[in-house]
Amino acid sequence: MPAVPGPPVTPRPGAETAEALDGDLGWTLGVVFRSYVRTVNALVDHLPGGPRGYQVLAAATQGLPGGQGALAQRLGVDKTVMTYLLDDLEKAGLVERRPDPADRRNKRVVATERGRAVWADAQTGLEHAEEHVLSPLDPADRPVFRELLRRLAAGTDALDPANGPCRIVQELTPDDVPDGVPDGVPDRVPDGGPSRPRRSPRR
Amino acid sequence: MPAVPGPPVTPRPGAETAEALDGDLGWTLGVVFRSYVRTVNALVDHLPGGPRGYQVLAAATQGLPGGQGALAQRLGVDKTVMTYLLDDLEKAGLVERRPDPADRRNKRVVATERGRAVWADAQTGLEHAEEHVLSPLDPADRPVFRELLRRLAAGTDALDPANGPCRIVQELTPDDVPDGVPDGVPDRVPDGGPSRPRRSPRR
DNA sequence: GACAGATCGTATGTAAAGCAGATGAATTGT
DNA sequence: ACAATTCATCTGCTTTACATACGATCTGTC
Repeated sequence: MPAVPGPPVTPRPGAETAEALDGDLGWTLGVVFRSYVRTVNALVDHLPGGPRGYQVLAAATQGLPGGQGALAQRLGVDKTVMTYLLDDLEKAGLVERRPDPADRRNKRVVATERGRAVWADAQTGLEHAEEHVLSPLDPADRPVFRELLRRLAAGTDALDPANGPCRIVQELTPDDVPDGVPDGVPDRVPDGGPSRPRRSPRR
Repeated sequence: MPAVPGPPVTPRPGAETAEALDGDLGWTLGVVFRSYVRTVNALVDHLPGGPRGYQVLAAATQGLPGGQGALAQRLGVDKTVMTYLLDDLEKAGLVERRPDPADRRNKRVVATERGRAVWADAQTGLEHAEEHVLSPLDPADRPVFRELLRRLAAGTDALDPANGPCRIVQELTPDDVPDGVPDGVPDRVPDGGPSRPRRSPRR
């Protein structure tokens, strides 16, 4: 599981111990990201599936086309995961599985009235969460940061997935190491978000 | 891992994906962070334990005081995890467990000669990785981004752990939530040091 | 000195989460 | 009508981590 990249060995910045880890970028990036993730998790923890439940709910509310398989692919979760994710959401009365009249193999995922309301509340909370994360920054700097981050994300998106890590790995990896490097780059990062207990004993 | 915060779904059916992601802080943050994580993972994937193995190796190289229990707490991993983490590192000949003469319960973790060499290589790679992540940015903007991120991380650290999420959750969480809802806040690592993404135990 | 209690590292059992493959229902093509 | 494909689901297995219990060791008190 992709864990956190680089917590510094020295939790206290004041210590003179060599900050031998990743200078600052990895650590600070991790701190900010985890802070945001924690906040988001807390905000959507009340709905089944946690953050991913929220994503599914959002998709259902907006009435995206396609069945739950397409939804799973879009969200980057396994189709089997989507199954019990929807089980829980349906059990909670937030979404419904409706067979697609056009193709009865497909099951369209639609949000219930209550599901839409719950989503709207969560959505509001998440908007506040963004500002909450940026709050330590001077108000004038926040748009600057947002813009830089946006540019970074855009550039990264184009740079990374194809050959970025592979090349840098080939370039830098020592070859006196045990086994080879499985340079599998997942099109989507498997996410370790909270999810529901598996498999209800049916039948 | 930490769940993906920002939904990849387009907020409006009319809008296209690119636009949707623009203003989404959580999404862009996630993209950049995951990009970095992927790169780091690829760089340290060859050594046992992956990123955490690297962290342990770094700690061992620097000769931190304390036994492996203290090390585990500092790194935010469970002590039982640290056991087989060290097993693998020791099996690979990168570290050694030496009983502390002062307290023979303790086992000090020291890096072997080869462990130090491997760590140095990985360290070099990680430094390059940072620049690699920042590469989409104009060279002049990179220090700016670093500084903003640093300030953000510092402020977040002070803002978050105590009452940040709690307050915002209490403030924003709707109480018309589905079922009996323990809107618990994911607990932090008691240490106060940089925390790792802890999974809140799902009822 | 000897005992009780605490602490360190380890071993074991278990639970969660995900993935690959098989299954059943339904569609499409020939 | 038949085969091949697709969709959602179910089953089995693997990985990972936590909680607990255990032996070995240190520290305090008498």
